[in-house]
Amino acid sequence: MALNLFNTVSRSVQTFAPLDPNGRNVGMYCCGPTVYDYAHIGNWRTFVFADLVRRHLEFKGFQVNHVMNITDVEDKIIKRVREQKTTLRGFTGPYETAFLEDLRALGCQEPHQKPRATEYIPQIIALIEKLITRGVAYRAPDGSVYFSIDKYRGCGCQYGQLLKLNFDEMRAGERVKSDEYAKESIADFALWKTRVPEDGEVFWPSPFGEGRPGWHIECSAMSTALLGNTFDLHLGGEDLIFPHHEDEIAQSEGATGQPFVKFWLHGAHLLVEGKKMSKSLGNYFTLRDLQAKGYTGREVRYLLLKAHYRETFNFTMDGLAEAKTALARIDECVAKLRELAGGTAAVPDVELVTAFQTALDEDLNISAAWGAVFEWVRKTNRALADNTLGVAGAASALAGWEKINAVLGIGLAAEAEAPAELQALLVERQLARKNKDFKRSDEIRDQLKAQGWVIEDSPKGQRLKKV
RNA sequence: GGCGGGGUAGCCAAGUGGUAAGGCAGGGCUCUGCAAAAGCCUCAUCCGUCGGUUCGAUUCCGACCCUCGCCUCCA
Repeated sequence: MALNLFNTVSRSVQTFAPLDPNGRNVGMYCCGPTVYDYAHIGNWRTFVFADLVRRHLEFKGFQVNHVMNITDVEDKIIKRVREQKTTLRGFTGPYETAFLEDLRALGCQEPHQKPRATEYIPQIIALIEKLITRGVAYRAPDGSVYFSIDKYRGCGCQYGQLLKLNFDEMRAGERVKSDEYAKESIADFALWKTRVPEDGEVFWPSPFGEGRPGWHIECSAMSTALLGNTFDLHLGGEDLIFPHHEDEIAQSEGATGQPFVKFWLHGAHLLVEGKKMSKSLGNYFTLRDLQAKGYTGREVRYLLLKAHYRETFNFTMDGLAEAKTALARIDECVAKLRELAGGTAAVPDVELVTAFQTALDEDLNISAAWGAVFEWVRKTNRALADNTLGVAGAASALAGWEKINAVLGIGLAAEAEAPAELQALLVERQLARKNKDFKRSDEIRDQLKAQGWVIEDSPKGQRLKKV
């Protein structure tokens, strides 16, 4: 079945086909974190989205080479390095580690390659030299190197592939910093920023003097170095469309003369409690904040994966609580299947897998995919209750679930094992009930509840469940 | 001002030129000593408003209202 994806370049849904003539290898680049702080829930939506794209490509049999850059040199980072009187690596290292921990907690597969901007300075310099040679970049009086939109357009290249740009109609000046005086034109952007005293020890020598890379150049340098001049997929948050991705295209195509990226995928932003996230509103959450409130990475992942990636999604604490309940419904069903199937191997039941795949093939229609999952849960529960499934049926259903879970990546909730003393209380309650000592039995029930455990009575016996 | 999204049940959210998936909440039931947990069933005569096209529109077209985002910090 064909995979259709919305390509920002064409503004339409197109059938995805990789550049690889064998139709197997896929190069995928996702703009990664700038490691100056913990990533927030909005950042995570984009990374979870990228993970879904990758997993679904793999599910469809593609061999994906997933590259995610780590931007570890940039204005904010330099400012904090100076303020905290530390070194660049000393500052970025811990945030990078935290980022990777969070990524794992959210069930994201680690990208195959995670290049750091600071480790690609030679490639960045080479790219800038190429742009100067080709006449689309220039050194300004202050020593910095800028990309010239006019020259680029002059050689027949198109600036504004991802969005309609009309520089005359833009509200120039509103957000343009007045200190960017050295550029020839307002739209030009920095490739190399000349060293200034505030940069401290953060600088590299180059043919254009000491300095550091501009904001967009590192992505062009790293993506083409690892995936080639032209590659299949480039993803990121929608805010990166302009100027970041537009500039990446200009730099890359300006240097290589070849098309840069075949498919551009952009994830929409998140609202938190109905508002744009901001620290002053108190709706600015990191994964760690949510974990401190008792939620797990998989619950957050589920919520981030609930809605279609191109729609603005309102992330709320109520929604997170709902996510927990909904996920428990799946877990309950899967746990019952496991119990019935034992270790029996089976061919995956195709019904769920087909419905799921059909949904995701249509520009990652995850809502329809979840619809298929929950219909399957209901159907399975019915069969489980009727005793019509059997061991082979359960094994087959389970195999189907595992297949699609490789794409959803929500795994299974960690089964909490109750401490021995609570287990002992459970046995005591069992005895009390047998003797019709309901007072004692209810006492024990309350006692366990106070400790966060709920007793699940069923015809098969009793079981402790963590609240 | 330019460009681009979106308005579907109490909340969240798919979708289609032929009469509305799914989740949460609510209601009913099963189970139970009573509960809880779990499961099953149920829950939109209707898809922002007004027109138009059509045998038929929530879905296509037009106008309008509301809302959100981007326009060089930003996932």
